[in-house]
Amino acid sequence: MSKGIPLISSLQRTLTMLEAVIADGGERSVSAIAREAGIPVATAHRQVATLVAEGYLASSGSYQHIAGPRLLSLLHRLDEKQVIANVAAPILHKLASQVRSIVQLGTFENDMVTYRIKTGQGASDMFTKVGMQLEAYCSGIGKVLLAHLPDDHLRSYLANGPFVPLTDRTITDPHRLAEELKAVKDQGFAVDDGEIAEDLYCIAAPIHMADGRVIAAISISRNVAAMDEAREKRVRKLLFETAHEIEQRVQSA
Amino acid sequence: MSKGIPLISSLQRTLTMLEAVIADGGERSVSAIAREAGIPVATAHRQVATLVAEGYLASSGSYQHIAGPRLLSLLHRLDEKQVIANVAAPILHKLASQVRSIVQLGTFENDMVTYRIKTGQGASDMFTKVGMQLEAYCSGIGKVLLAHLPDDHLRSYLANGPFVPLTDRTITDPHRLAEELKAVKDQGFAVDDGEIAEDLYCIAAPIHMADGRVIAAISISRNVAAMDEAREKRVRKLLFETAHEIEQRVQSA
DNA sequence: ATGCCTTTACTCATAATATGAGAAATTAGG
DNA sequence: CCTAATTTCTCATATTATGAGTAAAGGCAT
Repeated sequence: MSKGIPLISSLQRTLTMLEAVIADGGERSVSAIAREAGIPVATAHRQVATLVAEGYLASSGSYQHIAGPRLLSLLHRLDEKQVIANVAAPILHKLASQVRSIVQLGTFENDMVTYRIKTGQGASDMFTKVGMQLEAYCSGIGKVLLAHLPDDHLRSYLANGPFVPLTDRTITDPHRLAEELKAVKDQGFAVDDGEIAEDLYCIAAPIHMADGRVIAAISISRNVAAMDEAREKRVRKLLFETAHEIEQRVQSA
Repeated sequence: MSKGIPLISSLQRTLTMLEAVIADGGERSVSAIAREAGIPVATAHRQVATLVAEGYLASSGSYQHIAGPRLLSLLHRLDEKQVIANVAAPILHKLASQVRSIVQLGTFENDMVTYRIKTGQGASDMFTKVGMQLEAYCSGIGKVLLAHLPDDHLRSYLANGPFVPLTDRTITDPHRLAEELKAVKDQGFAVDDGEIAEDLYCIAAPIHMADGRVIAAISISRNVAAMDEAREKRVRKLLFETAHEIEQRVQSA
């Protein structure tokens, strides 16, 4: 990122107008929009006409314009988890550069973890990829998500194994796993000390929704060797702060 | 619509790109987007840069782009119910002038009815106001919305009372209310004959979503005195036609 | 660490394309 | 029916986006 790409001013104006129409969920005449956005009427008209033609706006009769079908379908495609990921992305980016580590965000689907964000230096070195689904029992994010599962769901998860060892530290005994998850829930974070890969140390924390559900978690990964106690404490603090920041921004959305 | 306004081609391309990024909730590199949308890379880059600068897109690390905060807040403001209200507004306006009555639209939140539209002559005389939340069991709109609630939700609603009488016609017995709601669901509309206010007669009909849910209802209100059988029949017909019109326009969204 | 390949950033000449002022046509509302 | 407001149209202008090509940066594999 050196100097910056020249931006497209017409597009900026278009977006301003779009927002003006949507603002307070209300309806607006084109001329009113033009006035608000400080744009000549004629121009505003072409912009709106284009947006209408593309289905992003719709005329609701009598000089009024509202959000169009295309915009709505966009809304439906962005499900809750995606929203979290989107909100979290820039924040995690920042965190990654602060801690000079790999930062990830994952969600829980079909008893597996879906990695939705991976950022930070060396992000390509790790075997996980965005969009990848991985077993939950052996990663920090996975353990956090499991720990916050509804009781009956967790029970059936634990009963259904098997828990294949990926390293000799992987927890494969359902009972020990249950204890571990209980601890994770109590202390509010999870540690994966070489359970998924020999030299990988990782701390994970939950993202709490406003209603208490935990459907996403974030983590910071490091080499086992590069992690001492002081560093871990610092990293954990940052992780929590980041989680809170994400929670607040998700809730204010 | 005479000949048509000249559309802005660059904007059309931008929107195509926007959709390409959002498509399948996935992340895409700019060059990939450019390829998909058939746009030169350089141009695509400026477009994306602009969208990122405006917060409509965000980079999620390592050549990936996803929906940005601005887009999310935009979409969030467009919740489903608001959209229905927006679509319905002009249609209800028309209806109100046809029947010379008060026409309202309400949605269901927290076991209460939120009035989102009120239009027609004498609209300011009635005690309901836009944005107001009112008990559901005693109004036409409320009964329609209750009638279409999922079974378990309705059960808990009925169990949780109390149902305070506002007039001597208000239904306060959970069993009678349950029967009434069943009838409402069967016949496809609800009548409030002085249950919320002595002299107020009101007919309400549901707005069906494409997937069968009913999260909004509309109503026509009159003085009890001004309502005879012939008039009611005519009003009911108009109400249904209006509901259908709204449904179609919402679903085309 | 090294090199290869993809992706992104920059430069610049070109003209395509959006622009905006104002007049004409349309529609709403009293 | 008339007035006031909004929308549509025309057209000359140059602003503004464009895109090819090149340079830089970043990922990825060996």
